[in-house]
Amino acid sequence: MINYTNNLREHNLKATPQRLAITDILYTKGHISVEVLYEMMLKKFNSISLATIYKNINLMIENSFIQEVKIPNAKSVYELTKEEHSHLVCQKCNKVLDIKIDLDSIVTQTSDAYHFNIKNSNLILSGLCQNCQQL
Amino acid sequence: MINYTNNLREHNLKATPQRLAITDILYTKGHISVEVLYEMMLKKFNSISLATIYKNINLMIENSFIQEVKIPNAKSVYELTKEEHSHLVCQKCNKVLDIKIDLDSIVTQTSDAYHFNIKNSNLILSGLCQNCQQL
DNA sequence: CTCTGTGCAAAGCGTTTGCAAACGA
DNA sequence: TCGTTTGCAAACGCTTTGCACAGAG
Repeated sequence: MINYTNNLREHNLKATPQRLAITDILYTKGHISVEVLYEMMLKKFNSISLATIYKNINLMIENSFIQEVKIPNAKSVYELTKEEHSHLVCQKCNKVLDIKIDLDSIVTQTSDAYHFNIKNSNLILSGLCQNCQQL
Repeated sequence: MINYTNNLREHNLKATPQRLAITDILYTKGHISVEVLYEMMLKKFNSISLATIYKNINLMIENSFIQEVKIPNAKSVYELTKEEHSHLVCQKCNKVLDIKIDLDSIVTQTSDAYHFNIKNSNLILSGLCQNCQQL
């Protein structure tokens, strides 16, 4: 397991074993729900509390270390903060992929048309992945 | 108040006074949270229960009469089902606007590139509306 | 050494459920 | 009339809080 101490400290988060493990899981899995994260953490810390998971998730969000991804008709997942990107979600197996889509012209046109100062764009495409289409 | 009996029945929903009022509020407001809907309903039905609100919202969603809109960093709102569209949200006053954006080429390209059968696209642009920029 | 983080138990809050009475068709 | 809906109260599940102890810096 890579040492993520510096990654945490860059976001003003003390490096505790629990946080290092959460970070490692996020790097490895990419996207994860609270429930699955808790199950995975239990394997490493047999008496970890859900309260610890929630406290850390909330603190990590506040410090912009991670972000919540709200998915239509599904539970939220969390991911490490990275450059802006969109998501491709399989409605059957719930796999989530990061995809790079250029929304600049859409953002510019919409800003102009509605006199909005657009700060964030959030695109989620949902459907069936290659594997789930065949079942 | 317009009579929405037929709109409800087209979605296999019996026209009760409570449902007609919910429908009217949705037509009028466009987008509404559970909380605000309850407050508005209380003005018309002084003993309406939150359980009734939830039961109706859930049934209306099941019957595709309305849809949930999950907004990043904010509460969900509900809207009447209409043709696919995107949303523009003000992060300050929480106003939600429907916008028409052509995502066809993005959907096609992404489908091809990732071998996904994309069924839904969900785009939310967030920022400051004209009014809130000036404050 | 000091301040923060952890685990536990309890509390909180939004949502759902069960039931009897009221109502729509 | 019959099946559905309503309102109420209780239950539920997820999330947060308070506290004493442990641990990071």
